[in-house]
Amino acid sequence: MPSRQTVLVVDDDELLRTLIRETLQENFKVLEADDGAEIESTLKEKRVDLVVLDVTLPGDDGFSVMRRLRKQSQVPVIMLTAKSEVVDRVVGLELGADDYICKPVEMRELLARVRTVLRRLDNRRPSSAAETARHRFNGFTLDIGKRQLSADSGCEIPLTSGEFDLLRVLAEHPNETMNRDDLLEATRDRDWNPFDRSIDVLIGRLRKKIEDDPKNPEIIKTVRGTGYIFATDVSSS
Amino acid sequence: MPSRQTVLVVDDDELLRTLIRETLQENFKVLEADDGAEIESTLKEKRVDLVVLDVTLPGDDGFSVMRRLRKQSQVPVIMLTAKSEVVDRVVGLELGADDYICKPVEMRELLARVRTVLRRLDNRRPSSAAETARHRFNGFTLDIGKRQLSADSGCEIPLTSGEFDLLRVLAEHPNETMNRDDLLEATRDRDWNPFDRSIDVLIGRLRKKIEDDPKNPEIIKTVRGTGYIFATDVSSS
DNA sequence: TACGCTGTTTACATTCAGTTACAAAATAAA
DNA sequence: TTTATTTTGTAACTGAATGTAAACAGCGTA
Repeated sequence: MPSRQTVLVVDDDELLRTLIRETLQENFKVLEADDGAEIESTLKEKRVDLVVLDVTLPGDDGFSVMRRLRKQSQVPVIMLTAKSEVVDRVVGLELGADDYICKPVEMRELLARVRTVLRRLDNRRPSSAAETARHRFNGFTLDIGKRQLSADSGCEIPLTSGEFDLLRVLAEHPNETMNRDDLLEATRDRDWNPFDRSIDVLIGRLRKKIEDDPKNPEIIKTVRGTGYIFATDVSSS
Repeated sequence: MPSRQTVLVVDDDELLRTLIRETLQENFKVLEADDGAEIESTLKEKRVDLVVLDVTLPGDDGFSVMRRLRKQSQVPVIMLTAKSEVVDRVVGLELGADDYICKPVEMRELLARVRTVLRRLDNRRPSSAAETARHRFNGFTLDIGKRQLSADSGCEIPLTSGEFDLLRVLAEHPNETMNRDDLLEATRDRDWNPFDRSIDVLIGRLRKKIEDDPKNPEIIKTVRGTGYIFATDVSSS
């Protein structure tokens, strides 16, 4: 069986959140957030297949949360709305919501809709040669699909194509010494010879971008006589 | 002359409906319905080439009618909407409407649009392929059937034929590195050789149209030595 | 301390992608 | 048809990413 799909529930009402979690967790992995701010960080850290978003959030309302969300991700969203007003529905759909449910929420209905939306999306993706993994380490997230590295602060660290490929191999083999041969093989698909220094130079360039003090690297350490090691824990999703 | 095409007018406002009928019946066969419920039965009984749908229906609104309609049929729809809001337009188009007109309706305009939509569809029919997919990403919607790209703001971004084909291939393979060979194969149906720069130029042209900062692309990224990658999430329908 | 070994850094060369301008081809208009 | 307009391909140039070579630094050992 493939690992379960993950649903992120965003609601400030803890009672409702709990209710939803209990409904969904039989079939899905459930994550929770109690405001909009938490969403973005969660999306960066974990693989999320669906978001259930209450638009009646305190502070900035659900619609603006929705809008920000859509800028960074196309993750499907089901909105919970208090009013059954057409307006809300229209705005919601305009912003890219996939479905909406009016309060009071019938748990059975919620479950049904979650399933429907996810099923609809499954059908659309038969061609999954796509990479979706994400690796987190030392305050960074490396997104394989988007080929981008971002700091937890949210800002993106531009990587060249070669830097990305190298960092990817390292992050996929944490705490494991990699020799130059392996690294070159994995990134450039060619063999290494003792005069080839390109890996070393690339390592240097990477360190400049991700190490606090590139001269005393904490993340990419040298294994003298052998190669390099990604000396940090990585959580992949 | 072939038998005339049939237009179904759905509106609860009898006066407006009559006006529309009189405008259209010179050129088309006109059927009428005064609420959403009647639509489905009519569609089952008669051949309908086009539906003119007023979204300001009583009871359940035009959008939900639209949605139900799309579940059972791909018949083209022109929506009549009270507000000229972008919101409505976007939702309408998202739900699969082919065009929309704001009230008050100019009969001459209505006739023109009916003709346009029907002509557009006629042209498409002989080419058989009923492509109706739509891909959403980063605030854009790429409509495969209409071969057009629009921003969420509602405005359309004109694409040349080659640009569209390329963007389509990319959007159909998000988060997957595509080499020039594949891209050229898919867009121009010919093989690539190392001196062929046409894909690169085309990529540049596309970036200018869809990237915020074409020099630091976020959507179409370069994979040096290999090709390009559509580095963003796509939701397809 | 001097020497050898290995990794780091810098500078520079090379390769590859981005850009532009223009030619060729295709399409639309007259 | 001819003519205009748009789209596409090509070649030349620019700049960025990468490879290469050489100087340099750290470390262990004789």
